[in-house]
Amino acid sequence: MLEKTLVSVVGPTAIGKTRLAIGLAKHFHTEIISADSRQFYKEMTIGTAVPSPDELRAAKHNFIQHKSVHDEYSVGDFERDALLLLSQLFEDKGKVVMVGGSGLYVDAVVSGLDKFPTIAPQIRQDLNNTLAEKGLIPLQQDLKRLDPDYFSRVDIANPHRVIRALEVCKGTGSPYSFFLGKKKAPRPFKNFTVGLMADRKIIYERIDQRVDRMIKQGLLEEARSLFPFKDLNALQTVGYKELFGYLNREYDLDFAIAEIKKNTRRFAKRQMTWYRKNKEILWLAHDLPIEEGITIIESKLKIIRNA
RNA sequence: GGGGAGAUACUCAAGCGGCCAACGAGGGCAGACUGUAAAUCUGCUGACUACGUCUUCGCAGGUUCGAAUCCUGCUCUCCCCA
Repeated sequence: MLEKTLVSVVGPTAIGKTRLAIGLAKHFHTEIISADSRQFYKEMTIGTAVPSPDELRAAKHNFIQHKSVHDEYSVGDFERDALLLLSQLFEDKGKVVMVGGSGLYVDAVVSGLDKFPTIAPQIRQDLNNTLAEKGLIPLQQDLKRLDPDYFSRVDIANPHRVIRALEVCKGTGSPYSFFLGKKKAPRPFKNFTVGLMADRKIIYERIDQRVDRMIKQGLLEEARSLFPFKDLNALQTVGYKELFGYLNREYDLDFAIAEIKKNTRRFAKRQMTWYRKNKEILWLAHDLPIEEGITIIESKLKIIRNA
C-alpha cells in the first residue's frame, strides 16, 4: 500500500477499454476515473458509449455523466477535479484505474498542464467573430505581434490554436508562451499506462458494428432530443453531428450512418497517433483474456516497484 | 441495323499537341496537438535502387522533334432512332 499507482488504460475507441478497466478495478478493489471528454455529459449516453448500468455497478466510475452539455468544462477543470479525487482515493487505495480515449485529458492527469488564468468567454467569442468575418490572417498577425515566440512555434493554420493563444494574450496581458513550460506540480503517485491494440481491420470492424448497435439502441432519438443544442461545444461529437445533418434534412439517414462510421474510424486513427509516440505504454492485444492481461500488468508493476 | 456521346490514377472528375505523373474533390495513409481535443490543423497519395530514374490517361497501330490531347482500326459503356 506504500506505492500509490494510477493505472491508465488507453487505446482507440471501441477496442474494449471499459472491460479491461473494470477487470482491473475489481482486481485492485478500487475505483475508475474516466478521462473521456464526451462521457462527462449526462445528456449523451448511447452515442458516447457510456458504460452500461451493469458495468457501472461492477466498479465505481467517476466523471461519467457528471456534467451537462450546457456546462463549461475544460481539460483544466478536469485535471483539477481528477487530482482532487485521486488524492482522496489514494488515502485508502493503493491503485486507481483511469480509462480514457481522450489523450490530452489522460496526459493532463498523468503529466499535468501549465496553469492558466481563467479567461472571460467574451474574448474568445470576439475572436471567433473576427475569424468568421475577416478570416484567419488578422488573427495570425495579432498573435505575431502579441507573442512572436509562440507564433513561430504554433501551427498558425490552425484557428483553434491561434485563438486560444490570443485569448490568453488578450485576457491576461501576457504572452501565451509566458505560461508555458513552468514546473508542474509533482504527482503524488506513480503512473502506469496500458494500451490496448488490434489490427486496423479489426478496430474498424468493431467500430462499424458498434455504430449499427447504437442506431438500434436509439441513437437517432437521443440526437433528436439534443438537436436544439447542436451548436454547443459538447455536441461537436461524432455520432451526433452527423445525425444533426440528417435531422436538418441535409442528407438521408443511411448517409449519416456511413458518415458516423467514417468519422469514428478517423477518430480512432487520431487516438492511435496520439498514443503511438508514447514509449512508456505497455501494449496488450485487445483479445487477450482479461485475467491474463491483469497477470501481465501485475508483474510489470512489481518490476516498477523494485526499480 | 442507323446516328450520337464517352472510356483519365482507389473513386468521381479536369485536361484537349509541349509548362502533365497529369487541376480539383472524395476516399485512404501519415503527422501535429497545453482549457474547443469525439475538436482543430498539416503533409503525402503511379512505381521505384527516390533532390534522379522508370512505366501511366480503354487496346493496337500511325502522324509529329514531341501526344492523355491529332488520325486509323478494334473492344467496351451510355443515349436516341429502328
